[in-house]
Amino acid sequence: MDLLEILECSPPLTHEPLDSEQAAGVARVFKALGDPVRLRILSIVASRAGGEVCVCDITGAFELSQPTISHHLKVLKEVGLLTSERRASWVYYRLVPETLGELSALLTAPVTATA
Amino acid sequence: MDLLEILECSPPLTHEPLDSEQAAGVARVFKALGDPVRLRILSIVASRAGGEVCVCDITGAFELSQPTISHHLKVLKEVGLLTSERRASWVYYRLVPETLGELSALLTAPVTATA
DNA sequence: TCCTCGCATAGATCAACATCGAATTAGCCG
DNA sequence: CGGCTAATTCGATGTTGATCTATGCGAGGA
Repeated sequence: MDLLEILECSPPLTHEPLDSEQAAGVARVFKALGDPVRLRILSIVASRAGGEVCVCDITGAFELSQPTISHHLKVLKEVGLLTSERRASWVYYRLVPETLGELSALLTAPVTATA
Repeated sequence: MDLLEILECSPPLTHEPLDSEQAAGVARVFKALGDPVRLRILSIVASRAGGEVCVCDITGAFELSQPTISHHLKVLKEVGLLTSERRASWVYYRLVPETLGELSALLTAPVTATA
């Protein structure tokens, strides 16, 4: 199942109610974002100038075991927020900006108050 | 703790990495969105023309027990996505657009692809 | 006053999840 | 080939969470 397609087909929350299928798909992505470690991992990758981050760089930023980081990366990858590519011995992770953009559009509020 | 303040202080994910405290706060909100039922509830409230929805209207839209719906409403309220007000025998829920807007800004992608 | 209705809370249960250590795969180099 | 490093997968464990039934509470009506 392609979650990005579901995101693209889901209207902003303020526009009309989501149907069950849309809600299930969107919820999977938000659930992936609903963990502090994954949020930090995502922000590390997303804010990286070159766009790529090696797993070893991420592991060094947390006091968690390497398998745990690997697990979180897998979750982020499964919902289409990250992609990975192996080059030599290292695996590099990269942001999928389309997915992030779709999520942002989904949450667009009628009144953009920054109060 | 005011989650809205944390959201306001958190830069877009693509701008710089979140610190632990920011990530913890933001994750709480996304975790609330990481459930299909809560997403549908939120979209029902958010897309309502008048802006207000009675609990009984929401309960009728799901095949879940009334306490379960009440639980989900509480979660959405605790993270600042909804507010409630009692009038007579009924409780009305209303969207907090600021929170939604902050979340949307947080996810703003560098390339806004609608592909 | 008592009953009824709308909603929230309490307690229990079963599934999902975050985390770890151990084992496994993948690729480099001597 | 043999050993080394990077990363994922596996199995186990403690915790969190979604859901239910039963109960409590507030407000209006008979």
